[in-house]
Amino acid sequence: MDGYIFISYNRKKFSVLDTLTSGQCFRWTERDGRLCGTAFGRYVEMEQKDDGLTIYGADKADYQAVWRQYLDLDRDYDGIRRTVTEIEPRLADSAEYASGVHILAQEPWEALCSFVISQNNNIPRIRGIISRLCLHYGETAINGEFARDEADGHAFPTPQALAGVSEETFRQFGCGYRASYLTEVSRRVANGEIDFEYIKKAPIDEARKILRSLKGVGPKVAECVLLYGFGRLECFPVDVWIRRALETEFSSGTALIGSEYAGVAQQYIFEYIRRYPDQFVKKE
DNA sequence: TGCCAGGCGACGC
DNA sequence: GCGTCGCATGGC
Repeated sequence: MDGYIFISYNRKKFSVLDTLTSGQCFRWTERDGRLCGTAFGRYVEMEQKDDGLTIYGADKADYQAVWRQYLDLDRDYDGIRRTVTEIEPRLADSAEYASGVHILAQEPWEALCSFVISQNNNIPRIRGIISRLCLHYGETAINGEFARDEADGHAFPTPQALAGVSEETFRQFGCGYRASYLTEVSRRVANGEIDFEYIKKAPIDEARKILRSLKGVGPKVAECVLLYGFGRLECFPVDVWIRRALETEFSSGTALIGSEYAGVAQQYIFEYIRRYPDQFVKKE
């Protein structure tokens, strides 16, 4: 792959590995110390060392236009951790454990589609389904020919591409009962009925309402789409893992929910409880 | 082998 | 409005 850009920084905390292998995205794989994958239709490989980050397959313009925002490198996560830990001191261990994780600024459509697939599903299987859909319906990515995995070399399929896929075909790709959700979601996004530009600017409850008007999008998926696809850091997705944490560690309630960076705190808790599930066992 | 997974819609009350 | 149930599939 020709060309790379090196971003020098002294952010000791940010971890490209922890961020791209966290539960918020499904298309990155670590190979030989590099994070390999495709976002915004571009295949790249990222490699982090002490003095900075190298992105193979990108130049300076790509970095400014795409990767800087995608990795959310301009935000003060140290400050956010101070804020959320002050609101909720019991967050300290999680925030420390996952301090390398940023909230990705993913494409809204990819986030919507991915989290519709994610419901009542496990991460390895979600990755498999998304991989197959990308391979069959995604355009070849920029630098896609260099991808080590064939599906990685494809962009996420457009709404228009998936709007042409039948429910039966979605089932054949392993989507299960989510197949009918995907046909509706694809159709309503492709025909412009669901307008991401409008959602982007809408008040948060209006945005929630629009997303939840889609069959297959409930409270949890809507929060994920808003958090990971629209940068609404106050959104707080509650899945079975977070539910577990709320019933144990935070059983007396937490002021995090509804606060400005609740979604970031949620991500810290999610990573921590999945690593140390035994620390979140309900006591009788 | 069952249990479970980044939940949701339908239904009954 | 709230609790329950069925749901497709495969990772573990």
